[in-house]
Amino acid sequence: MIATLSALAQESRLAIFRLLVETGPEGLPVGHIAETLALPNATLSFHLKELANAGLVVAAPNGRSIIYSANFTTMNNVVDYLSENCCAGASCATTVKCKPQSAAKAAVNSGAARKRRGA
Amino acid sequence: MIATLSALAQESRLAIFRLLVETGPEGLPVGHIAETLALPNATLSFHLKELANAGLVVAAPNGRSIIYSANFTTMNNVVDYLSENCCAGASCATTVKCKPQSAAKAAVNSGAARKRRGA
DNA sequence: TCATTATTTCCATATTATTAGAAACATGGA
DNA sequence: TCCATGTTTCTAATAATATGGAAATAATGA
Repeated sequence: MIATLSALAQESRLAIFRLLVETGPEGLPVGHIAETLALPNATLSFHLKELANAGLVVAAPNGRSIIYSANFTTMNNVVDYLSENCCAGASCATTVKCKPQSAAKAAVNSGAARKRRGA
Repeated sequence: MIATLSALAQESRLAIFRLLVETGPEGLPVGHIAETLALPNATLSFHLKELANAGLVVAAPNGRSIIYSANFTTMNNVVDYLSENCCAGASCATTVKCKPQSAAKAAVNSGAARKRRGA
């Protein structure tokens, strides 16, 4: 749990992870992430490894590219864990679970969610 | 948000915070935390300052003691933020919010919550 | 095989975090 | 005022993390 929280508690990594969440299950190649976030290759590679070690992202080789995508299961576990610690047992988030389905991308691109994204 | 996640992403601090969540709104004096978690004073003081800077705990002087308690509002914000990032907008935790009421302590000391506490 | 593209590893460096003993500080009571 | 108690600040050592240029590796297509 510490490892997962640590992985998220870093500006570049949180940005990477959020980009992958917005992108959805289809994921993005490393080069695309590097371009979008303006990160040097070596730096991005370092952070992707950290995220992968924490189980927050998954790598899938595809031709000469490597596609990274968010692992929603791990993220669910984090939210569950924090909810239980936050609420002292009366979970904050018991009902609706994260779904890596196609709905994800549409949801993030509309409505109240975007307003809070910079928080 | 990074600051809050960082504060939680450290073994001693997560232990301190969880102890305070279990304790509930009445909080604990520093000495009691030090004894319970077997932390040297200077180390504990350092971590409490980190948690306070992140808004996760609140200090209340009381005689020669200082009582620290968990700030449930900040924790709610963390869970909300992660839920939105996790679920790409379709929040994982929209319905039940964390309550710093007396129910907290009872809840954490019974049932399924404890099983998962070590995770 | 060779050139091209995509990514990682190596490396050195800089920055930040963690730890805890000892001294300092503040409070309340005798 | 003086002492005991509770907590923080000072200080310094150690460890962990972040950064990015350059070289190495891997895969594809000509």
